[in-house]
Order: sequence, then structure tokens, then C-alpha cells
Amino acid sequence: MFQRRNPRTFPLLMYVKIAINIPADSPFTYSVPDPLRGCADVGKRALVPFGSRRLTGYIVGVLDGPDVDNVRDILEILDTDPLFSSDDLAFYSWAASYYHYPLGKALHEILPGGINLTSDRRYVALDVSATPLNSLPERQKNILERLKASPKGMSLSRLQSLLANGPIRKDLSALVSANLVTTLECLKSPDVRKKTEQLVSLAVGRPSNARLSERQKEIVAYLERKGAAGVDELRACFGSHSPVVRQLLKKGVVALSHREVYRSSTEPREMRPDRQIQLNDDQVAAVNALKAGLTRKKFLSCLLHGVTGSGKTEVYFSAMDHVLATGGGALYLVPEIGLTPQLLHRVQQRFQGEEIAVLHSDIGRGVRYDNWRRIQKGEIRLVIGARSAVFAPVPDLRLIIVDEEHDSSYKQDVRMRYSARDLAVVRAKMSSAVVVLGSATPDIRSVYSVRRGKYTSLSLPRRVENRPLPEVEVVDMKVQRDGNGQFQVLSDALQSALHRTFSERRQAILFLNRRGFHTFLFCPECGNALSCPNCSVSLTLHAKANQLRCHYCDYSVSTPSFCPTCHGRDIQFFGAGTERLEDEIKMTFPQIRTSRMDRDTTTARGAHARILRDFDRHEIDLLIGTQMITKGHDFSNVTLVGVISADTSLNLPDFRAAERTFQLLAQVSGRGGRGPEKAQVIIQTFNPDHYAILRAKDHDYSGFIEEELRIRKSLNYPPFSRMINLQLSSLNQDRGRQEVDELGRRARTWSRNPSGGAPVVEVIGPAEAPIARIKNRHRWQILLKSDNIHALHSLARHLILSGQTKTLDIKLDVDPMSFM
DNA sequence: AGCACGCCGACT
DNA sequence: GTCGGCGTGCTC
Repeated sequence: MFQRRNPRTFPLLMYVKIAINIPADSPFTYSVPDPLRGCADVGKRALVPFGSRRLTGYIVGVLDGPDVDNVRDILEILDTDPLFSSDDLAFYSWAASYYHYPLGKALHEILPGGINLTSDRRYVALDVSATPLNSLPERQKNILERLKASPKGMSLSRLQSLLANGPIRKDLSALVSANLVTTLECLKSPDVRKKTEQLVSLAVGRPSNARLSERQKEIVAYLERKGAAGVDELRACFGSHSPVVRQLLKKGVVALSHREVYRSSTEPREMRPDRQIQLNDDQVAAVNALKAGLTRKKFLSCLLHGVTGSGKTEVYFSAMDHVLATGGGALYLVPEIGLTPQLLHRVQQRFQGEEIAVLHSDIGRGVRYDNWRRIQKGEIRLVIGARSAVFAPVPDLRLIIVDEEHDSSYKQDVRMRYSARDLAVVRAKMSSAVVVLGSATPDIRSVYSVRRGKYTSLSLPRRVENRPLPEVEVVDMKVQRDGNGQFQVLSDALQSALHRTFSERRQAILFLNRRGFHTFLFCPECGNALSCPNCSVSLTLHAKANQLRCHYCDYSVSTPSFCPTCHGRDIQFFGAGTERLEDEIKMTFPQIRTSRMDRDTTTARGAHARILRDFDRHEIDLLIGTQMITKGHDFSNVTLVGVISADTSLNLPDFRAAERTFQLLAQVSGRGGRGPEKAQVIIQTFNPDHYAILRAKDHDYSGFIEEELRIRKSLNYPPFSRMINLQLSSLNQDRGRQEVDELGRRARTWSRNPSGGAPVVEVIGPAEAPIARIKNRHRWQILLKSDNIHALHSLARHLILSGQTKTLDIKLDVDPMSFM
């Protein structure tokens, strides 16, 4: 499939394998017509006929002969240079197959968006004035009127939106068979194209004796020096130059052409000379181990376990330095919200003169496309980005850094449900590169890999300048009641610590895990929380808008004054969201400046960075936030960190709940004490004796891991086994349930060990999903667990092939990180 | 995914 | 009788 061909002699016949963005599990074979034969290479896109449509596909192989009947010709090759190499493709194919995702869809998601051509079916009215239109039904007449008004025709969806009285598909096909309307497959031009600028250069064979004005001479002299110049460059040097250039053009002295200009994600900015940082002994040891691995050019995976504030970034930088100096490429992956402008600035500062590509969801499509191609061509060798950057087509990739490797945002949980952290290791192996997984609280799987000798262990056990870790206090919320016997949001201990912090002109952070802990309305008469009519979750109160909203489908209603179920008038508020907490803080501490950081306050572009900057400048005293604030920011003036409730993540329906909670608490605690002052952490919980909380209190990572490993082992959970979760959903509850049960029976039958004994794959469920309904779809899951990875994947594959119907939707989540 | 085809219930 | 719903199968 990936065979190479001699570039000089083209075979008489040529065929290509093309992956298309549809849920088909194998690529399609096309023939390549004569004129395209020289440029049909793996990694380029081709426009192909597909049924009645024309689609963009990806060339994933070249063949000499057809392997199926009735092969059609490709129509066009859409790229001058490949978008990925065959090595990249081998990696992409591996990922698609491991995550049971069609290759064409995978490539479509991996490659920069908005660059493909697709045909669009348009309906055009035929000019048949002789037809007696009066005999037509009213609806068809209306459609015809509309179409006649638009000579270029209309797409079905456009037409449908204009005529809002019921579906029009049938009427349209009637019109088509009556020969009053015809269909036209129209190519939509891509959203993103190469950007070009006009280029002014000296004309070849220009007259040497042309009489030139002063301004004309200046420009000619400039062009003689530079060879050619873009119009923007000329404008910058000569101001309004176009009349002058026009004259030169007339005289035949200069010529105009076009050249591509790259859009960039990184503004060049003023740089201070980089100050030399003295690495401590631990850092030096880690760097030396990495350099040794890099020099060998063999696969090496390292777990860099460094406590918060121990200087992991400097270790990454030294390794990156080594790679770039020896001509290789490096990938630096960070969690979704870890990629702050501060970090980028730091990288730019350290790697001055090196072009850096930034790839993450906020980067515009044009920039992303340009970055991608420049990386592929080797023009940019340093790539920094969130999880999708693991696919960047870096040639000669020698180093992959995965910072905060335990972070759950490396797992994508829609479409191709991949883990960028896991794929980084696979990619490093395929590229004979070094991968560094860094964290203060590594994933338990990484620790286990070190123990089995799969990963090399590097550790930074001390904080830089030996700053102490903060003191952690656990507050038992069971005994915290206010005057009326109600549970408190802020314990006495936390309140007085806040008082003390603010009076010392210091700053504080309050962490609130909102998931499952928001404000909802509750009717004590019928005992029901007000819940979403489409999804089985309670509605969240948004006090500002006086609305109840669903977290999952965006359903909203204005806050009712009585219970919609039993019409009871005694509706009560429960729980505490960030909004409620902020109100309470404002009442207790009216004079201090607070800011909230969560999904609501950071939707605007740059809002996230602005809040952090204000906090850093001490224009805010108290920062209240969700998960977002736990990620690697350095605030030297923060001396108090409060966790409002450690219980929410502990109570999630997930075998990783304890690990998550420990990591969360350890990361939150790490936010304090980044400056010279000693910091304090207060954790509020209803489970003060839980081992995750006790170990976090003592900063005892290895103690926690020992205990957790023991539990995982006894239940045969990962890392001792692997899992695949089948996510099942149906619009029809009864029928869906039937099919789900049938699928469960099949799973058990097929998972039997042919030689008797325990099944090779353990089948758990089917069970109703923790959120049993979302957007009117009923949801179930079947969990497959096994230490035989081959059997596990093979069973999952068979189940999806046999069980997928139009009514029952099956999605596979390989190595699931969440069971919601 | 999108599109065509074919099989059954509710209307003239 | 047929219109139109949806379920099934195919696309090189």
C-alpha cells in the first residue's frame, strides 16, 4: 500500500488508494489519468468523483494495477507538495486503527481545516415556459417561483430555510422528474487558501537607457539591491509607490508577479538577551540523560517526575536546544489551557531567531494551514501546541515533550477519541525519538511503566531555591454549621485565613470544582430537583440572567416561582456555584477585589489572559475559579489557596476518581508558595479520612501511588488491564434498550475463553450511562476490560460491526478517561 | 456522511 | 390504490 515508485519512469497505468472523509473503513481505488501521473504522490489531496458527488480525498498509497473493478479516474490533484510524508501517514494510520476510527475521517480531522473542495447539490429551474404551471400543487409552484428568482440555483438547505412549511424533498424530486428542475453538482471553493502578495521585480531584458525620475530611480536601486520586493515592503520603504511602479511597469523596467506569503501565529517581539539560567544538580542529571538518549537516536521514553516548581521547563528547554542545534525537530505539547502567552513568550525568549509554530484551537485557519505546510517542509522545526499538535508533520522528529502528562485534556472525547499523551509515545517509537512525559503528579500508568522498565525515570525532587511546599490543612465540613444548623460554604478556618491574607496585602485563590456542584432548584414537596426535559441532569441556576440552564444541551427557562411538577411554592436553592461563592465572598469581604475565572467569564478571546495578568499585577486580591486555575501559573504573591470542596471529583462515577482528586489537590496546592513567603492550603471536605485527601495533605505522592496501585491491582483496573467503553445511544428508548441488551449478550458469548475458564475479555454492563439522556438520546454503555489487548480490540471491532444500526449508535472509546 | 432504493402504514 | 415515512446498503 505504501510502496514507492521510481520518479523517472511512470507506469503506463497508475492507480492510487484514496481515503475519503466518510465512515468507511478502507480507502478507495482510483485510476490516475495521463496528465496527472507525474504528480500523484502519497500525502497530496485529490478531487475524486464519488457517487453523484465530488469529494476531496487523501492519497494514501500508489499501485500499478487495479485491485477492484469499475475504477474511476481522479479529477485533479489539489496540492503541489504533500501535506504529510509516508512516515507521518504510518503514524496516522496506526492511530486511526487503534482508536477504531475510519482513516479518511481521521486524516480529515488531523489536517488543517477548511482546505477541502466538496460538491454541493444545487437545484436549478429549467426554462420551460410552455408548461401549464397552474396544474402543479401549490407547494411545487412556490418552490419553482423561488428557484426561478435565483438563476444560479439553490441548495436544498437554503431552499428549505426559505420555505418554512414542512419538508420539501419530495416536492423537489417531483419537479426534477417532471423536467421542470434540474440538479447541478457545484464545487464549493475552500474557506482557506494560500495567501499571496504582488511582487515587484526588475524585468528581464529591461531597457537599459530608460529615462527615470528620481522616485523611479530610488525604487529601481532598491530592487537591484534586493532582487524583488512585495508591495507591502515597498509601501513601508517608499510610502505611496503605486503610481511610480505603474510608470516603471509601462516603461518595461519592472514586472509584476505573485508570491505566497505565510501567515504567522507568532509576532516577532522585542527580546531581552536571554539570561543564563544555572541548572541545579537534579536538572543537570535529567538533561544529561536526555542528551545521551538524543545522541543515540534510538527510541527512549522518560518520565520526568518533578514536584511543582522544580524547574521542569528548563529541562525541556535544554533538551529542545540540543535537538535544534543538531538539526532535528521538536514537539512541545501542553494541556489545552496551559498554553498561555507567558509560556509562548518564554519559549520565544529562550529560542531567539528560531521560528516557532503554535498549533491549538484558537489559532485561525489560515495560520494553521501555513504553519502546517512550513512544518512539513522543514522550515519550522519547533512546534508548540495542545493535543492536536501531536500530529504535526515534523520531519526528522527527535524529541516530544508532554508537559503535565497526567492532564485529562490530552484525551479527546469526541470524534476520534485519542490520547495525545499515549500517541506521543507511539510516535516517538515510530520515529526513533525521545519522549519526555513531565508532571508533578504523573499518571499512575506512567509510574507503572517505569516499574516494568518501559520508561526511564528522571526526577526533580526539590523545588528551585529549595522553597518549601505549602502547609496543607484539611477541614471537616460535616461539623461546620452556621447558626441555623445549615452547612456552610466557607468554613471558619478558611474565613479567618482569608482575613489574614488580605490584611497582609497578599493574594488568595479559591478553587471550586463546579461539575456536579452547581446551584440547582429543589422542591421539598415532591422531592424533585428541577431537571432538563432533554437530558437527565439538573438545571443550573444562572442568577444574572434569572434563568435555569442545562449544562449539556443549552436548554433554558426563566426561573419558575413554583414547582412545574407539583406546583409547590416552596422551591429552594441548593449547592454553590462560582457565582454564588463570589456573592458570599463579597458579603463577607466587601472591600476586596475578586475575579472569577470559569467557562462563563473566559469565552471572549483573550479574557483568560487578561484575568491572569490583572491577578499577576495585584489588581485583583482573590481569584475564584474552576479547573482552569490549577494549571501551571506562577503567582509569587499568593499565600493562600482554598479548595471549597474536595468531594465533587471524589464522587464521580469513575475508577480514577481518587487519582483525579489527588492530582487536583496536589496541583492546586502547588499554586501557592511560588514566592519567598510560605503559603497555606486549606481543603474543605466531607471525607477528611479518604486516602487521596490525606496523602495530598502530606504531599505524599509515592504513598498515594502505592495505595492506589494496590486497589487497582485487586480490581484488575488499569494499569493492570486495558479498557474500551462502548458508548451506545438511541432516540428510541425501548428499541434502543433491546438492541443494547442483545449486544451485551453477544459480547458475553464472544468473550468466552474457548478453552474454558474466565472470559478473555470481561464484559461490564450494559448499563444506563451516568447521564442517561442527552439531547433526547437515551444512553447506555458496555465496558470491556482485559489484559489481552488483541482480544479486547478484536471483540470491540466485532461488536461495532455487528451492532451498528441506524437506530443504535455505537461509539468506541479506547482507554476511556471519563465515563460520563 | 449523503444518497438511492425498497418496503410497509395512513390517506384520497 | 399511492404518498411518504424510515430502514438498508453502497459509494472506487
